[in-house]
Amino acid sequence: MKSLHDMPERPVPARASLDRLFELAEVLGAMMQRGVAEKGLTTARAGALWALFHGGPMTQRALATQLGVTPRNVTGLLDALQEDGLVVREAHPTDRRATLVSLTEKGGSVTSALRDGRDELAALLFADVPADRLDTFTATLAQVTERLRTVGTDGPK
Amino acid sequence: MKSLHDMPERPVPARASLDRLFELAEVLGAMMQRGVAEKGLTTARAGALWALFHGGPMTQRALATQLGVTPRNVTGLLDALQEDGLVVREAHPTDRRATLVSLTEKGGSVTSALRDGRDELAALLFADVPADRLDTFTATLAQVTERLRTVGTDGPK
DNA sequence: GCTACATAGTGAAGTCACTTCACGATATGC
DNA sequence: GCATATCGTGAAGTGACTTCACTATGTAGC
Repeated sequence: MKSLHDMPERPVPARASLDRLFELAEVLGAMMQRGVAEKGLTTARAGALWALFHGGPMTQRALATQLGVTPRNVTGLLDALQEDGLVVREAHPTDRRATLVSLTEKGGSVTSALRDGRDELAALLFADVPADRLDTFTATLAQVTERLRTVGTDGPK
Repeated sequence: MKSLHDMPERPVPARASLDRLFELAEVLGAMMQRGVAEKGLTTARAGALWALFHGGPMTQRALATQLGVTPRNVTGLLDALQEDGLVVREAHPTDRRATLVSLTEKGGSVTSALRDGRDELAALLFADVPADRLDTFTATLAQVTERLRTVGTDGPK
């Protein structure tokens, strides 16, 4: 006996597209991880930096909400980031329970570098995709993402 | 003082595309994890099942290579899968060091269900994308992935 | 002003995916 | 045969998560 799926898979037109999407997501993820590791970061920690970079100083709770993780987890992420001098915890001016987290100067420049890396990558990646085709591509991407989100709350798989 | 990046970001045309790509990758990843969790699996374990489904019975070493992880890690993944009765380890017929891993019947049907879920998702996701546009989309996806792979070995970020 | 309750952050403990290193059992080249 | 490479696994460790319990503080309501 051979493998368990001897019958050829019935062709589903969109399957190839989804598979390519997964493939790209995987390669992209690996690449991002590598890039971030070169700066001594992990993707989770970089995500926290990124959120602070774009959202400005905020409470740990806010950060947790924004990252979609538990407050407890944010504590750990920040411990590491603080250890590396990328982030500071200060007293919240009005709420003495809360902590205000900000990027240090070093944290800001590391995150800027991350952003520049992203832009470089983007430019490089789409360099030989003609502009009109890129527009269509991006639009489709957005459409599919939107679709996924609406379906996501009760869909299959 | 406000945040550390008061100057507006210089527009890089491809940036929006990359960002959307990341966004989709994230949502897609979350959705896949959810779907796989519904069947009592994790993405790593599902990946192992998937590899066995498509590659047929193989050695743990081979599986490790295919998954791109350490042999030691495969041991752990298989321990869990075996515990759930999805996989069996048998003696290798000619090499007594090696173990031959195969899907059980249960493992096969779970993986089939995974595949069906994928197809459903694909169909659903691209339902309202016209065929010609989908073709272009998929081609661009492939092109970018290829690009990423060649660049990946020495690129920035 | 006090009591009741919600909220902010963290310790403790646990899960899962990974890794490296060391080791025993086997295969293989010469 | 013997050196050497390979197969799988124990031990130990890291990182990202989670839940649960607890302290300190804010916010009503009366």
